[in-house]
Amino acid sequence: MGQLEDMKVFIRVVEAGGINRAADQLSLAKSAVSRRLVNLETRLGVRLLNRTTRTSSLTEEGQSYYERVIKVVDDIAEINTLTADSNTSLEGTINLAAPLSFGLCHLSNAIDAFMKQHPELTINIDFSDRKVDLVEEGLDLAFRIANLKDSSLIARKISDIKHILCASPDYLKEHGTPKTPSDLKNHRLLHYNLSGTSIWKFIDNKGKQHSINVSAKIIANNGDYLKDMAVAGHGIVFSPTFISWKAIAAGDLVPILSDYKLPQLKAYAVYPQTRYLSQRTRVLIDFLVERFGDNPCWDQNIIY
Amino acid sequence: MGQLEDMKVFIRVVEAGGINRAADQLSLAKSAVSRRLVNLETRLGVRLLNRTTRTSSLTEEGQSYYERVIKVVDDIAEINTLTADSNTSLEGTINLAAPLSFGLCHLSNAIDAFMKQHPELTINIDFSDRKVDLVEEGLDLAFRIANLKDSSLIARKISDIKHILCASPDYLKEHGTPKTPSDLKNHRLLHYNLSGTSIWKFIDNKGKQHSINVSAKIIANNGDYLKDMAVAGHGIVFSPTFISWKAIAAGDLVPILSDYKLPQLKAYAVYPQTRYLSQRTRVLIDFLVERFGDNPCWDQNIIY
DNA sequence: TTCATTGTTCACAAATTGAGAACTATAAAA
DNA sequence: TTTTATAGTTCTCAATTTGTGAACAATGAA
Repeated sequence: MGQLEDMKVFIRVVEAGGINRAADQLSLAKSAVSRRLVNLETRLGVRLLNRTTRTSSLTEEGQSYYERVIKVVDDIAEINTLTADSNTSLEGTINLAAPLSFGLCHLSNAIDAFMKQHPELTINIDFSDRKVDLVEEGLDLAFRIANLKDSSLIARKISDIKHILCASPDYLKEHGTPKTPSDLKNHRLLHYNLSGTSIWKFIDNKGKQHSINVSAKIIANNGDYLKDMAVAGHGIVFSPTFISWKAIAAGDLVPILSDYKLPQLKAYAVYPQTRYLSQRTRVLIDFLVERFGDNPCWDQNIIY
Repeated sequence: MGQLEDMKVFIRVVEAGGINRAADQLSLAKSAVSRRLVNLETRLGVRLLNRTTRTSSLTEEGQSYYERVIKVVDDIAEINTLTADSNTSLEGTINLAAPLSFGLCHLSNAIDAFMKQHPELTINIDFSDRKVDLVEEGLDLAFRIANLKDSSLIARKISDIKHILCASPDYLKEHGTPKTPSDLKNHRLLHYNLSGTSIWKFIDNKGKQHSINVSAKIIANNGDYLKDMAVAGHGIVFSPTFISWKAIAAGDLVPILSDYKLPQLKAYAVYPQTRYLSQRTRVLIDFLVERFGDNPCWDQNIIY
C-alpha cells in the first residue's frame, strides 16, 4: 500500500541523485527510503535504479518510469489543489531558499506574519547566497535578486530592488563628495563580489551611460557587512536600498550622485517547472507579492 | 498515507453507488471504506459525497473530482503495466461474469488451464445469464454471446458461436424429419427464451431467407436443459453447437435442415472503457482467444 | 408507527511504516 | 596495495496506520 507515496519517494531519489540525499530532503530515515524503493521494484518486477555503493543511475526502465510517473504525480497535485477547499488553513511544509541579507532583513518578518495566518504550516528556510538548485535540493521555492533571463524555472516578481551609492557623513567631510562617476576613481570603494561584475554603471539625466571599473578597498560577499563598513567611514558603497535604508534614514549614510540612475534589479520568487504549484506555495508567493509589491517598505518615506 | 488507495476507494464508491456495495466489491469492511472517504474529504477539506442513510450522491466538487481522478488512476494503471516486467507471474484478482452454460461447459476448463499457468492469480467468477453491469458491479471482464452493436464497452471476439437444429433419432422416427422450415410448424419445438426473439431464421442455399414464428412446447432459460429435453425425445431444439456437440457426436441428437444456414453469433469478452486494461485481464483474454479462436474444440471433427 | 437498510463510530487486532544501529560493499585516497 | 569514507541494505523495535466487527444513529419505505 502507498503506491503514490512510493512514486514520490522514487522521484525524489532520482532528482536528489541518491537514497541518502533523498532521505535527507524527505526527512526520512534512509532505511525507509530504501525499503520503499525495494517495494516499488518488486511490485513492478523491474529494477529501476542501478545502485552501487557510490552511485545510483537509472536503468532504462527506470528512466521511462520516471518520465511517466512525474507527470502523473504532477496531475494528482493539480487535482488536489483544484478540488481542495481554499478556505481551510494550509498545512504541510514549504522548503525555500533565500539570499542571506534580504532574507534576514525582510523575508523573515514577512514569513513571521504569514505563519501567523497559517499556523499549521511548517517552513524550512535555507538562508544562503550560494546558487541553489531547486530540483536537486527538493525546494519548493527560492528567492533571487537578479535580472532574470533564464530558464527552466518559473519566476514571479516580488519587488523592485533599487540601488544607491552612499557613504558616511564623516567620510564625505574628509574626502569630499564626488560629483560625477569618474570622481569615484579617487575614492575608497566597497564592493560586493557576488554581483558578478566589478563595473558600476550610471546613467546621467541626459540618458548617457557612464561606467567605472571598481578597484575596491574592501571586498566582501555580504552586503550588510559592507554597509556597516561604510557607516564606519571606510568608503563609498554601492548598496541595495533594502540594506542601507535604515542607515540612510538615521543619517548614518548619505546618498551621493543622486542625479544619476543606477541599474535596477528585481526580487523574484522562482519555483521548479512543475505544471502546478502546490497551494501553500502559491499562497505564500501571493502573500509576499502583496506585502512587498512595487513600493516596498524600505523604499517608502525616503527620498534618495 | 495511501492517497492513491483513497482515490480508488472513492471511485469504487461512486461507481457502486454506495459505501456498502463498494465495500462488498472491494472485499473490505464498510467501516474501512467509510474511514477512507472521511480521510479523503478532510484532506481536501471538501465534501465529495452527500450521503444520507439511504442514498449517496456526488456533490458538485465530488463530480469533478471523480472525473479527474478516474483519469489519473487509469494513467497509473497504464504506467504500471507498461513498466511491469511481463515475465513475472501475474497476481491479483480478476472478477468476471460468464453466461451459465457456456461458462460451465467451456470457460471453466479454459480458466483451469489458465490458473495453472498463473498460480498467483485469484479468479472470481459470477456465472449467470442475467445482464450484468460491468462498471456498477466492479467487474474486470464479462462474456457475452451476441451480435454486439453497442456500446460504451470494449469487446474482443473470443470465438464464433454456431447454431444447429436437431432432435433425437426416436423423435424423428416417430414424427418424421422436416425438409423445409415451414415443416417445423407441425413439430414440437423447444425454445430458449433469453434469445430475445421468438422467430427462427433460415437461409436456403439460394440465399433466400425463411422465418418461422416459434410456438414452442417447452420454453426455458437454460440451453442445457433444452438439449436434454431434445435428447429425451421431446422435440426439435435450436441449439448452439457448444451445447449440443457432444450429444450429436454420440448420436443422441441428429442435425436436421443442414442445407439451411442459421444465424451465427459470436462470443465476446467485454470490458469497461478504461483506456488501459490491467495486464492480468489482457493476458487472460489473449489466452482465451488463443484457446477458442475461429475453430473451437466443440466445432472440430464434426460435420453438421 | 415499525422495519430494513445505510453510513458512522468505537475498541481491538493486524499490518505497515519509520528510526537507528549494525553490516556490506566499493570508489577514492594514501 | 591498504585504508578510509561513504552509500545502500538489513535488522529489530516502537509508533502509526489500517482493517474488522459490533454497537449505534439516521432515514426512507411499508
